[in-house]
Amino acid sequence: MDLTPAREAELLAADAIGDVIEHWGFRKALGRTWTVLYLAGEALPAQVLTERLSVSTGAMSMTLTELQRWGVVRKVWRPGERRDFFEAETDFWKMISKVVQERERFLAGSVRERLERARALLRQSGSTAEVRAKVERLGRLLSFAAMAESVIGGFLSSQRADFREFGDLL
Amino acid sequence: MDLTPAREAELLAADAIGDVIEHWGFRKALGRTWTVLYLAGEALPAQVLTERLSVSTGAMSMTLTELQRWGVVRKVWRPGERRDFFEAETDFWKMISKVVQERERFLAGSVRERLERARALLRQSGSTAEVRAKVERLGRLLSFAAMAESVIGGFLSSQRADFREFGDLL
DNA sequence: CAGAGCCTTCAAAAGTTTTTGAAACTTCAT
DNA sequence: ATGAAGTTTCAAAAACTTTTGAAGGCTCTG
Repeated sequence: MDLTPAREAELLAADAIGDVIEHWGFRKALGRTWTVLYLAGEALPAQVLTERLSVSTGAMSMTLTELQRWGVVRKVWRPGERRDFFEAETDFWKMISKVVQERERFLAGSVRERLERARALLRQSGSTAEVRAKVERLGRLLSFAAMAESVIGGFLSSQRADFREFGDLL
Repeated sequence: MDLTPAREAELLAADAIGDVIEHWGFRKALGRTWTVLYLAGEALPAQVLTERLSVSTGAMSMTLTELQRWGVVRKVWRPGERRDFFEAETDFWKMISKVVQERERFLAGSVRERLERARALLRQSGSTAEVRAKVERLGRLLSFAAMAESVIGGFLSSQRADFREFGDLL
């Protein structure tokens, strides 16, 4: 398979964004696929994507489903076309906030819940100075988790994250 | 292996923080180990950690080396003790900024470099309307990467991240 | 309503990351 | 110097994740 410089450039960019996306805990394939769609500037059928990125139809189907689940790619209907076309969301802020909302929030909540459970358990286990000190440290971790949740909430509504409000914790 | 409630609580908390840390792209083991040290409130020898977390000495050695590389755990010398003791960094802000500094900055830079390379390649590939539109979209991606680098820099110096300055991009 | 085209699913294969455990190494005490 | 205790290294194993490709399903067209 031999590439034109334009396709090579596309793959280079797609792979760079793939790394960013992987770094945020998603599969590389998601970032690569979104990037090809974004650079195309128009909706493309799945087949073109499988060719340009050299992946199987199965993998592309899963990747597109997941991208839609995250709201960063849309399926568009083209009159007279049998197959589905896909286009990239181009609003960066929309993408960031969607992901942060669904994912970071869930994580923060689940972590808080578990830390709280741990603290309750620990409290029941006794009340020596040693245990009390541990409960206190767990409390700091919990405050930190609560802060994270609150910063995320504020970030989503104001596009601004301010850690200084919690200076005593940090 | 049967656990006291206090140990159980410790593992529950350690595992929750392990998930957070994994979410940030490190191994779970790093978060779990840091947490046990943090909750202990004092320096512990590697052996105790291998017992409490049930991992091999080899894995613990690597984990502790990495935690030290990230500056979130310190080796402390105890007079009269042959073995090394390890203690957790407890300053959350120090930890966050160290990680952001070393890691996010590197990623942002490397991504920018690759996107720039892609843009140069694309430019050389012709100058049709289609190519020019693609170069323009790649430019937006690049501006976004530049913004990310700048927000990270600002965040590190002021503990505050403001996305609104770049409202036109977002 | 049969066939073509497209999409999805999923079990197995490939690839990647993490952990183990044993050997080599270092350090200290005698 | 020797041996005991502790630590590091690293190849192999285990665990986990991602991709493939073939089978089955759906939907449009003639």
